Amino acid sequence: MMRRKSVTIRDVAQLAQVSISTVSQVLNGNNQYVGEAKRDRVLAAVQALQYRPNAIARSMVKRRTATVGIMITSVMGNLFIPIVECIQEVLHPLGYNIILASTPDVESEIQAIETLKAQQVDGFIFMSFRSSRSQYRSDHLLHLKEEEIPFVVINRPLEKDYDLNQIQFNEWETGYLATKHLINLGHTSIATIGGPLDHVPPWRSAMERQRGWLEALKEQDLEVVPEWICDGRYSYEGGYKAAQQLLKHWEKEQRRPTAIFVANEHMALGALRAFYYHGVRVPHDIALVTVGDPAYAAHMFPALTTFSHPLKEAGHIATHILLDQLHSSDTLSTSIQNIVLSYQMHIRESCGAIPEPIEFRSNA
Amino acid sequence: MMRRKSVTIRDVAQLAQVSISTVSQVLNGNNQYVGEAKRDRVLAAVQALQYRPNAIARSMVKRRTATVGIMITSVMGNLFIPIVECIQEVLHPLGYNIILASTPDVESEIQAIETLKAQQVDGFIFMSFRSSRSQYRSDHLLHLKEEEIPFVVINRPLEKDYDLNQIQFNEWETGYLATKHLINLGHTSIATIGGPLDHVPPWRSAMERQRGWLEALKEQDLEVVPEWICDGRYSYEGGYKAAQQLLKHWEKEQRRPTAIFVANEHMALGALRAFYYHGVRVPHDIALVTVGDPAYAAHMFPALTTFSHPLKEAGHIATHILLDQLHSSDTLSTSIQNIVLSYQMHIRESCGAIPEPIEFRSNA
DNA sequence: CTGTTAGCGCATTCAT
DNA sequence: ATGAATGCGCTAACAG
Repeated sequence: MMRRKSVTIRDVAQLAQVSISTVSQVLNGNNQYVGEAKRDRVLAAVQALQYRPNAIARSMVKRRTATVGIMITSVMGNLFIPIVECIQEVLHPLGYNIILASTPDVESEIQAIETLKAQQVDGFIFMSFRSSRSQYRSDHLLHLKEEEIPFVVINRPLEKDYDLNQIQFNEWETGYLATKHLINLGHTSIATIGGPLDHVPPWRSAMERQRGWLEALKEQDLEVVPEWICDGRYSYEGGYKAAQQLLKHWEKEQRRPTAIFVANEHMALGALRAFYYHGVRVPHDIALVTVGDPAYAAHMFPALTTFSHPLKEAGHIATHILLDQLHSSDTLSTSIQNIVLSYQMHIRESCGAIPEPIEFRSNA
Repeated sequence: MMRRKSVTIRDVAQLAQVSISTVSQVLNGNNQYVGEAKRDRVLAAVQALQYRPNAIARSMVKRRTATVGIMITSVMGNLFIPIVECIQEVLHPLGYNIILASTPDVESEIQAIETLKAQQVDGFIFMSFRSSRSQYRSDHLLHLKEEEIPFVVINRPLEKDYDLNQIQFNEWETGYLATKHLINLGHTSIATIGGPLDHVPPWRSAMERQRGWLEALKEQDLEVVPEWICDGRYSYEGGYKAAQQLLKHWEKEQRRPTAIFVANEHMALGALRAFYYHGVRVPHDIALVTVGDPAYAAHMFPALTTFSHPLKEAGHIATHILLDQLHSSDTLSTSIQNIVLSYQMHIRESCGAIPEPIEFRSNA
């Protein structure tokens, strides 16, 4: 693969009639010891030759690449996009680059880490989300820590409470606040469709969101009806089936829930479909709050009342934690951070707080 | 930033009691000239020291980095994710890495190109989608071509018909086939909500999709009612307003469309809301087909009949075109490819072809 | 078959 | 203030 012979620092030096070290000085801002005249000559030569220093060569001698590796899994769905954009937003002005690695399983993650270490990346941000049994191990992360390679982990279930820089979302709180919101709207019979509680390894968000729901109910001495706790497997189909079961149950009994907390947006879509085809209107017959706030949540009818992930915050904070480590002379001196971020509520139609359909201003 | 002193090829050589070049030979598969015994010693030493060759150093001498830069804009929405995953799928087994750059505007794109060129990336894939007036220039792409740096462009509107490797989607065809599908279902009065036709620079997909709609109608000598051509600005709000106008119009006149082609999914959501609140049922009162197939399209009610972007194909083809260039000794010898891919239809409820609500198998 | 050597492009002493 | 020399870790050409 012939590539244009790139212009090097030597070419610049020659054209400017100075030595290469002078050119280097000028380019790296160590202007202090370089005379006006020569500096101008250098700058002119750089301009004339369209010279761009070879980052590879620079990296080799400086022993840093100013790039960070970002590891993601497709399981993260579209959640990672805003995070990556935030990371880029912070890192780019500082001259850092981003290498993205999509790592569907732990093996490929380990692989990717090795590759990026060989590429001499300065640090990592992990947004790789593992759920399957065999892929739960995280010792390679511990290994990274031993090697004193800076990294931050976002929303990742870990085997134990490793002492790592990590950012989590407050799953308990979102369940609690969502339910609380329904209670404040006057509901006393509140069901839930949750994620898989029997998952191995334990699916933290599923458990915590449900626990939040439960505690909100108990706090108000509201009845907890076992049949109103459904497992929707975190999936669209699961949510549909769970809602069907709920409907079947309340056809037999007289009493029925007037509100429901659905632990993610996929299940919410499934539940909505089940309700719709059974003639159960949302929010009129049953109010609904869910977690996860894709763009379409606001565009459906009813528009979904949701809790959105604090993605931007996560991105910013992760990046800054990483930068702290990158800039400190030794990794160990910077203290380990374990940050928990709150979800943000978006009140829309499905919870019944906004009774009238939202019209656009131009039609109001 | 003190980093663990990495183990070098020299350490391996010393431990294995051979010269560094022997180690290099072994590691690069040029085993042919190395004796069994020494090779084993080398391998053992590599293992013992957990040696990983420094990719940076290797890149410097080989003058290739085995990484490609991928440029995206957030405007691409979530479309780019499957594409990137496909690219990774192809490239990773070949030892290539991916550097991702999110470039919101042309300036940052040019900037990113410079940076990645300095990083010595071997090639580029552009999925950066420009629409605003000032950001339409593409001479920096021509510049890349002059420099003989391999790159491929996916779904990008260009000023002129530059002779570049590019992959496009068949916008005309999707409009034509969508309308044809409605015609085949017996509809003769078909409206459309399109994207902005007055956009500067011209928004190709908006124009082409509408042209496809028009040609399908004309082909069957169906009436083209001016009031049934609405501009939905490609947005949710725009789709909502466009549908409202349509509704207003047919309240005055007797005749009304029985089907509608909506040029993207955002407008489709807006239109659905408008229809819903006016008591117009989809597909019973009006059949709807749209372009763009996010996961929720299949989960709504009615589930949307859509045309999905051939994202995986685009990713694979782009990557292979790039690889061809990367592997050929000179870029010029490989012929320029201009590929147009078809959208794929997904027949669901909104077009009325599936009259009954889709139930899940377990309930059938 | 194996070891020695010369760079890759740059930053950085260390002399001058 | 400036330039010559050294080396980052590795590959490849060449000499043995």
